[in-house]
Amino acid sequence: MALIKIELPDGSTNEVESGVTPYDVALTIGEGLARQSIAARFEGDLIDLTSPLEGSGRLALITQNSPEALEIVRHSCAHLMAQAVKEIYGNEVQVTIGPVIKDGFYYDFYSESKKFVPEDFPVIEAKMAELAKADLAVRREEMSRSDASELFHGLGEDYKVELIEDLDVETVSLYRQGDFVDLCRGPHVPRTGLLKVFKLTSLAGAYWRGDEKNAMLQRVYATAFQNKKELKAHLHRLEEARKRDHRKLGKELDLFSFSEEAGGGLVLWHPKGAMLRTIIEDFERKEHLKRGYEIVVGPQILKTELWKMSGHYDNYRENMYFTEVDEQGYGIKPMNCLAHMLIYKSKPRSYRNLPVRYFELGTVHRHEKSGVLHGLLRVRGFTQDDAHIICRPDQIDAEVKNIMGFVQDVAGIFGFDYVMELSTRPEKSIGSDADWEQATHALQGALEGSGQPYTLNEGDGAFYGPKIDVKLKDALDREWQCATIQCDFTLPERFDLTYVGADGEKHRPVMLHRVIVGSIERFVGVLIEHYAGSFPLWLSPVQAVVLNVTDSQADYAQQVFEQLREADVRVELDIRNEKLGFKIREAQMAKIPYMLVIGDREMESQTVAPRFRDGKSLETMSVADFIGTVRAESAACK
RNA sequence: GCCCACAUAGCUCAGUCGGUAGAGCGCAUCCUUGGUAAGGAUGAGGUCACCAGUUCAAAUCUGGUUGUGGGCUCCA
Repeated sequence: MALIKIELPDGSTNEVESGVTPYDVALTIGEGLARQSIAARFEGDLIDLTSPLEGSGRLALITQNSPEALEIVRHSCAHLMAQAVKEIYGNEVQVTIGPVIKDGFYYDFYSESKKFVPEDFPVIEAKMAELAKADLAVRREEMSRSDASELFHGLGEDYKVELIEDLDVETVSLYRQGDFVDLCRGPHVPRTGLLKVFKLTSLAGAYWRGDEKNAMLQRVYATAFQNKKELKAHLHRLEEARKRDHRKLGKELDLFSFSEEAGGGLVLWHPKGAMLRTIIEDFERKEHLKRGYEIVVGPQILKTELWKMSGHYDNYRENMYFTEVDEQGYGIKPMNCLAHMLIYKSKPRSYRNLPVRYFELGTVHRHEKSGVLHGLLRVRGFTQDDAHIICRPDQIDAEVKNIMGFVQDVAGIFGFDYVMELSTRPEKSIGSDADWEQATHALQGALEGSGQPYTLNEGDGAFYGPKIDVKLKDALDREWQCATIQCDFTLPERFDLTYVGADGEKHRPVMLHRVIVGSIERFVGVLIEHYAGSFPLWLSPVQAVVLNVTDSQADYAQQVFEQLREADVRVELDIRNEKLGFKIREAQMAKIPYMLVIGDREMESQTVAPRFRDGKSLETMSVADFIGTVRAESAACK
C-alpha cells in the first residue's frame, strides 16, 4: 500500500496508508475526536468521514462544534425526514429534493392522495427519532447515471429519475441509510444517531423546480440544531420577529389598516400612520432639494398610447390598471417616468443644463398577484420616492456615485446596514445589445468605484435596463429591498429625448431611474419592524403626552399641551378621569417617547416632570426647557 | 395566479355531537380624585366575512366568492 501524507490544521503531518478514511485519522488522534466528528474537509472540499483518502493533502475534521457542521446535520436531517415519510406513507408519496436553507431545511414531496397536515408532524418526528435512535450507518455509493436512473425508476421515484436524466455527469453519488436511498452529492453525517434535535415547522405548496407550469409539490419545512439550547434560541428569535411584525404593531399602534371593501393591497393610513409617512416625506423633499433635485408632479393616468410608446404596454401590461374616458384609453401609472420625460421634452435642452434631476413622491398602482400581498411590504398602491435623472453619457458615473452617497446617508440616518446587488439583462427586455452593455458597464464601474462589496444577479434587471439594488439590513439582520438605481438608454430613444451639445447638434441623453427608500409603504413597514414600533423621537407620530394626576391640574395640563403644540411638538393631552398609573400604562403601550406628568408640584412651580418610555425620568423642568430638549434630540437623530 | 390553512363583538380569542352565541380587554354611564405599567359597579355592542346548497334545524356540513396567513412564482 502506498503511503500518503496528511497535514492537519495544527501543522502536524501524519503518514498513513492510502485509502484510510478521515475517521481513521481522527481515531489515531483520539477516540473522543472520532466520536465528535461528523464530516471532514480535504483540500478544501467537504467529504464524508468514511470517504477513503487517495492522495496526500490537508485534512480538517469537522466536529459537531464546527461552523460547517450545522449545514451537514441539517442536510442529513432532510434525508432522515424523507426516510421517515417513506417509511410511514410508502409509495403513496414520492421524494423530490430537500435542500438546506437559512435557519433549517425543507423537503418537497409529491403525492396524488396524501395531503400533509400539521397533525402529521408529531408522527413524522417520532419516526425520525426512531430512525435516529437506531443509529443507522449512512453510506455513500457511486454508480453510473443509467444504473441510478434504473434504480429510482424501479423504486417509482419519477422525480429522482428526471433529476438524474438531467445531470451532465457520468457517475452519480447516492446515500443509503437502512432501506432508504437518495440521490445526493453529500457529505452526510456517518450515522443517523448524530441527528438529535430537529423540528418540523410548517407546510407550503411549491412548484416542481420553481416553475409555475409544473406540478405543485408539498413542501415540509423543518429545522435542526446541534443541541436543544440552540433550537430554543431559534424559536425565541422567531418569537421576537413575531412581536415586531409590522402588521401586528400597525394595528396596535393604530397606524394603518386594510379593508376588504376597499380591496386587497390598498392601504388605509390612520392619523398616526399618516403622520409618520408625512414626516418621512417632508424629510425626503428637504434632502432632495439639498442635493440638487427639483420637485415635479405628474398625473395619475396617462393615455394608453403613451404606455405603448414606452414599452410598458407590451412588457408590463398584466401589472397595470386601465380605464376609459370619452372613448380614450388611459393607463393608471405603475411608474412615474413617463410624466418626467414629458416635462423634459416640454422645451429644448442644452448640454450646459444637464443633468436635470426630477423628484416626485409618486403614487403608483400595480396589479400584483393576490397571493403576494403582504401587509405594507407588498401592496397594490404605493408612493415611491422616485427620481429620474436625465444626463449626458459622460455624467452617468458621477450621478450614480451621488445616488450611492445619498443611499448611504439615508441608511445611516435610519440606522441600517445594507448590501448591494447588480442585476443584468433579463430575457424579456427591450433595447440594443450595445446599449445594455454600456449601461451595465456604467453601473458596474460605479459599484467598483464605491469600494463597497456587491453581488451579481444575472438576468434580474428591469426590462428597460440593468439596475443596482440596495437591500437594507434591519435590527434582526433581515434584508429588505428598498433603493434601486436603474440605467436606461431605451426610454430616451423611444421618447426622442434630446439635448443640444457644444457642437450645436442634437444628442441623446441617458436616463437614470432611482429610488432611495423605494416605496414609502414598504419603508414604513420595515421601519416598524426595525424599531419594534418604538420610533426615534423625530419619527414618532406622537412625541409626548401630557398627563394630569387629578382633575385639579386639568387646566394647567391644557396650557402645557397648547404651549407644546405651538412649539411644533407632536403632543397629546390625556386629562381623562383615570389614575396616573393607568394613563402611564396606556402611553407606554402606545410607545410614546415622553410622558409629561402634571401634579400639584408641577402646577405650583410651572414645570413638567418628563418620563421617558423606557421608564427613566428626567429632572423636572420648565416647558421651555422641555421644548429645547425635544428639539435638540430630534435634530441629533436626523 | 398556484398549494395548504384560516375568517365568531372595535381588539385577542372560547364555542363539544348541527338545536339561532360567550369571555377578557376596549367603549358608554355612574362611583372613585388616585404621583409613574391596569380602582370599582352597571350597561350597550354580533345577519358568526359574503352568496348558494344539504337539513325539520347551519357559526358548525358541502360548493363558490372575497379577504387574511404560511409558502411557490413575481416584486418597490
